[in-house]
Formats: sequence, structure tokens, C-alpha cells
Amino acid sequence: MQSTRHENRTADPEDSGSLLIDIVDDEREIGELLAKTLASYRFRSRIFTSAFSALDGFEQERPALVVIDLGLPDMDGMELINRLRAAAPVAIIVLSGRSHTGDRIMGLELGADDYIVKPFDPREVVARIRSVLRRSGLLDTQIQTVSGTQKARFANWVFDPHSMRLISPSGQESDVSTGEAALLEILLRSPKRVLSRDYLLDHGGSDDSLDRSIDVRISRIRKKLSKESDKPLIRTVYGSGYMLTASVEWTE
Amino acid sequence: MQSTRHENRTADPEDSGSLLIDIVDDEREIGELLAKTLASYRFRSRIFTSAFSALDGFEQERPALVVIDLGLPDMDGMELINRLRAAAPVAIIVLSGRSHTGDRIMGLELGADDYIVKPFDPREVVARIRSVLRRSGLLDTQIQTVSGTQKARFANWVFDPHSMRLISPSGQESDVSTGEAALLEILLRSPKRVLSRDYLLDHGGSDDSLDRSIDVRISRIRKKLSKESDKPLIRTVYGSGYMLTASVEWTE
DNA sequence: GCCAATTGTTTCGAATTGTTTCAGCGGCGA
DNA sequence: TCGCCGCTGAAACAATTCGAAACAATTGGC
Repeated sequence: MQSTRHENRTADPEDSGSLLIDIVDDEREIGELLAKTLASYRFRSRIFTSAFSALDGFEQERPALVVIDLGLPDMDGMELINRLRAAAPVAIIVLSGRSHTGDRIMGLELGADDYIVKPFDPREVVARIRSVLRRSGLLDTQIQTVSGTQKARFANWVFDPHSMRLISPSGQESDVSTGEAALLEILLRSPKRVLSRDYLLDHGGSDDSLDRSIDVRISRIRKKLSKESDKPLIRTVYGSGYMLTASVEWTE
Repeated sequence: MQSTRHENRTADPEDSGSLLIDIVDDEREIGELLAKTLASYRFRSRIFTSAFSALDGFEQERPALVVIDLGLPDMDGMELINRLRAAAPVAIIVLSGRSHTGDRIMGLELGADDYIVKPFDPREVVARIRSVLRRSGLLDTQIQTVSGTQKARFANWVFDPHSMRLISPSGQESDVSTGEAALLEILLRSPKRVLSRDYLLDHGGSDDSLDRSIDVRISRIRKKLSKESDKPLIRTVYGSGYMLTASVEWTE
């Protein structure tokens, strides 16, 4: 077995509260750079470039969550997920290169808690990891509850993707549905950039649908955002996609 | 690996506020020309002539933005973008020699923040760099951070390319479409210079079209500019292209 | 099962953009 | 100056794309 394991403690070992994240990806660069981003969020992480080494590491110390690339050389990613799931109730996030096919559904039905399509923004991955951990109750709701849920502030609005609650400039609260919240969060994580419909489909939590479904979701979000209307916050870029025009600040 | 790296600190190292820009281009002259222009705007810059050396440099010190030429010898430019994007939320601007094809879309969907076609005016590149940095919130527009958007003032008109809004001398506001805004911005960034139709096509944001489409866009812009008519602001240069005759001042 | 909420699909009209066409103009040489 | 020829402007036309609304399918609670 030529599997090489790179142990990579990226956070202060004294920080006993920090959670361990395993990354399984045969492309070492992606793993290391993901680990680096995780470190800046005070997560510990280990990088494995093969499924077997990941299983070894899993025996030695159980991580709180495993990020798995489906394109592993030595074992079908699905089988790895099954083995981990059989060993312990661990949270799993799947990475995949393919976009909106049945892939996503397969990944989720196999027990993965979330599914991310490449290429991805590492900040988005960390956000999903935190989200899954929060749902699993693993993310400290003690110190972290105050800081636990990230909120986005933009143009006097506040959006809390976890509670899916939107607070208008005048302070009025309203709920957004799951799909709308997912799409809005993607826009808020890459503000002032044009995002194509494909990208929004892949990263916005929608499974199998045509391009135009994004239009409808955008329209529904716009309607809620325009109730207390400033200028339109989501701009259409003809022939390209959509762009959130406001600047966004994420606060814990 | 025969990659040679040229480290090129072009600004005062004591100027801790200056941002670091990485330039990745196998044509050294182009890189140095860009670096020189960047220096006059008080940016620090490094020049890399290969993808691997750029990744090395990225490990040692993270730049605020990377300018990447897609025609690299040792690695597909797209892959380099993916690796950088996976590593950290760094801003990326893509240079490409090919003009109006689907290339532009690919570059942008890969996560690049902007896309510039060669040959380019280095001042335009710097303007785009500043624009991207401002969007990313990295450029200290100390006082003006609130507004954040650059505006062009010319002949008593004001144009805000970000909001795509045009303000007439009498103060009346009107919206311009995406394509018209792109073309108008190119003209405003190189005023009093004749710009060929090819140049305007490549840098004006339109992908696949004939020369004459520029004529129509010019015509539509002229119509909006002439509603409050001074002398014609866009002059036709017979056999060459178009020229904006007014002087332009860009303000933050 | 029934009802409500959510979400995707379809449809139609409007907006945006590119292409074609033609008349008029500019440049240039006889 | 005259006439030719390529270039440009304007308008009409065509092709995409997008927004809004209506409709249908799915989900989930009771």
C-alpha cells in the first residue's frame, strides 16, 4: 500500500476545544490548502491521500467530521463512506467534480451530510462544515452559540442562514424557505461577483433542475428583499448570471 | 523544474500598507511592464514566469491578488486557478491572448474575478485590479469606503460603471444596460484616444460578434448621451474606430 | 387523505443584443 | 469638381435572454 499520510496539526494542540476534521483527497494540494483554511478557523485537521490510510487514522483518533473526495484511487468513495458510517456515527461531507447529476442524490443518500461540487471556495467549505457540525450538535453551543451562528449584514439587512431568518432595515423579521436560504447564502458569500446559473445550481443546494429554476428562486428572493425596497440588491447580468451588488460583512 | 522566479519588490518595503500583487506570465517583458505600472500606484508586486514558482511564492507570502496569463508552459492556467482558489480566498485576474470566444466565460466561471484580453493598456489593468480589490474590501479607500464605487466625471456627466447608472448634467439619472456600460467604461478609461472596433470588442465585454455590433452599441450610447445634448462626445474616426473627446476624471 | 407550503416547470411578453439592409457621407484619384 | 468605393449611421429585423405569473408536482403536517 503506497498510501502516504500527512498528519497536519494546524491548530494549537492546547486548544482542547478545537475539533478534528479529516480530509481525504488524492490531490495533496487541495487537501493542504483546505487544511490551511480550516486552521484559520481554529480547527485541527489531518490530510489523507488514500482511503486505507484514512481508515487507519480513523481507528487511531476519531474526527468530528470527514471531508471525502469521491475520486479516490484505491477505493470507491462510496465504499469508504459506508465503512466509516458503519464504524461510527461521524459527520461526512462529500466533494465531487461532477455537477448537477444524480451524483448529489447518491452522495446524500449514502449518508453524507452535505455535498459540495468542485471547484469550490474554501470559505464556503468551512461554512458548510460548521453548518453540519452545528446540526450535529458538535460545535460548542457554549462559547460558540454566541458566536455559533454566522450572520451576514448587507445594506442594512441581516440574514442568518442557520435560522433562515431575514431582518429588514426597519427590524422586521421574516422567514425564508430552505432553498431560498441556500441560494441567498451563496450570493452573500461571493458578493459583487457575477455567479452563473450553473454555479448557483451546483452550490446552491438544488438537485436536478433546469437553469430557469434559478430565475424563479432569484425572483422569490427579490420579492422578499424588495418589500422594504432600496435599489435592487440582486442584479441580472444579461447572458451571464446574477450578482449581489451590496457589500457583505459576515459576523459570528 | 526549470522555473525561474523573479522577485521584484517595486515599492517601498517600509510602506506596510501597500498590497502585494503577484503576476504570473511567461513573457517576462509583459510582467515587468505591469509591475512598473503597479509600482507607480504604490503596489508591491512579484513576477513569476511559471505556475510552480507562483505556487511556491504563494506559500511563502500570500498576495492580495494574482494576475495570471492563461498560456503558461508548465501548467494549465485553469488548474493553477483552481489550486489557488482552493487554497485561499485570493482575488484572481486572468489574462488571455485569445479574444472573444467562450474563453471569457470559462475564466470567470472558474472563479476569476475579472478577465482581460491582450493586448491591454496597463492602466486599464491597474484600474481593474483596483476595482477587484475594492470589491473584495481589500483596498483601503480610507474615507470613501462607504461608497466604494469608482465614478467617472466627464463633460458634466457622471457615470458609475458599477451601478450602471448615468447622471446627466441636469441631474437626471438613467440606467444603461450591461453591454453598453462595459463599452462606455472602456471609452472612459482611455479618453481622447482612438480605439479600434477590435479593441472595443475584446475589452468591452462582448463575446462573439462582428465588428458592426460595436457600431450599434455606440449608437445606443450616443442616443442616451445626446438626450441632453452637448457636442457629440463620441467621435467617429473614419476607418479606425471611435474616440471619446471629453476629458475624464475618475473619482473613488 | 387533505391541506398548505415549497419548489420546479411552462408560458408569454418585454428587454437586451446582434445582424441585416440601405441610404448617405468621406476620402481619394482622374 | 466629379465619380467611385468603402465606411458609417439609422432603422428594421431576428434571436436570446429574462421577469412575472400561472400551473403542476412534491413534500410534510395534521
